[in-house]
Amino acid sequence: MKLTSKGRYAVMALVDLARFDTINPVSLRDISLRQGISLDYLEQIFSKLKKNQIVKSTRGIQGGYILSKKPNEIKLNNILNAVDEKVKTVQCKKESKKGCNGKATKCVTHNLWDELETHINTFFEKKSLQDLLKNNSERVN
Amino acid sequence: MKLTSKGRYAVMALVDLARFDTINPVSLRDISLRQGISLDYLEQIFSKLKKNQIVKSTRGIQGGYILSKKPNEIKLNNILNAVDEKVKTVQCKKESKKGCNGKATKCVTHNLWDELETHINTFFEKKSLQDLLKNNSERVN
DNA sequence: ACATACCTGACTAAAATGGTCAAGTTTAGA
DNA sequence: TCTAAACTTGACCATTTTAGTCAGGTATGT
Repeated sequence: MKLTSKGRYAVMALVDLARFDTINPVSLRDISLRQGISLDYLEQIFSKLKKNQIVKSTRGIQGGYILSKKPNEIKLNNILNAVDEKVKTVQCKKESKKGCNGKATKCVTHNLWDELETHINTFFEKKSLQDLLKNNSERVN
Repeated sequence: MKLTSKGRYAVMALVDLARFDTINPVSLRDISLRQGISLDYLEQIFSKLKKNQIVKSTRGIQGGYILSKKPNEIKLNNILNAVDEKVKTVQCKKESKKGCNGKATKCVTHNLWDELETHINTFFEKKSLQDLLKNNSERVN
């Protein structure tokens, strides 16, 4: 299972977007400066976010990105999946028809990781961008 | 955050141990054969489990490992911590006195990862070796 | 004494991570 | 129409982590 910087950056960038895209599209350059994330890396991330219809882009001067849905409709789950940060635990090698590791039965931890995945996914399905926005504005900067 | 094979192997090995250590210590060789895990790798894992007082060892012929507590007293949490599979998400770089990434405030995702950690830890704190044993014996092999 | 089993540390191939770099294409506005 | 801002794409790469292997030990029951 993995949850790394890419996922964190994606979330940070989208929260930034949600705060600033109300009038004009927001350029990655601005996000890069505000959030301290490499522009080149942001481009990779936004390419994936776009493919997954989380953001829309406008080219040219004054171009940039906007959210394609309302903040409360974008769940963290969607974001993390989009950037390939699927919550997936180590799979048992070659789960053949019946069991794991070539055994006849599933290994004892098999169901455990399944449960964990569900547990974590539930967490992320409940959280939306909107939730993070609230959280952020409550804090007095 | 990471949750990889090492943690899975540790859990598998300890479940195996719990099932077979009732009379004699169990040798890593046996576990290796039954669970299909490299002996050398198991030795590394058990070294850590021992340091964390999860298992006890006996040397020499007929030696091996036994659990140092009852299965229901060993939480998965303990196991995963022992083998350095702490549930930890990516830290914000150099969280200085006040905020993340040199900013004055915490980044918007900061609390989020904290919450997630708690969420996952809670899951593992509730599960004991005993729970997995039950699960396993229910299944007809 | 000797085989078994634990113990320790160094080493490594492969994969993942967190980017950088280069070379575009598109479009608004002067 | 020219040009610069901004998106787009894909190759590349250094570092770290992972999942082990290997080579030696040391302790102990029989």
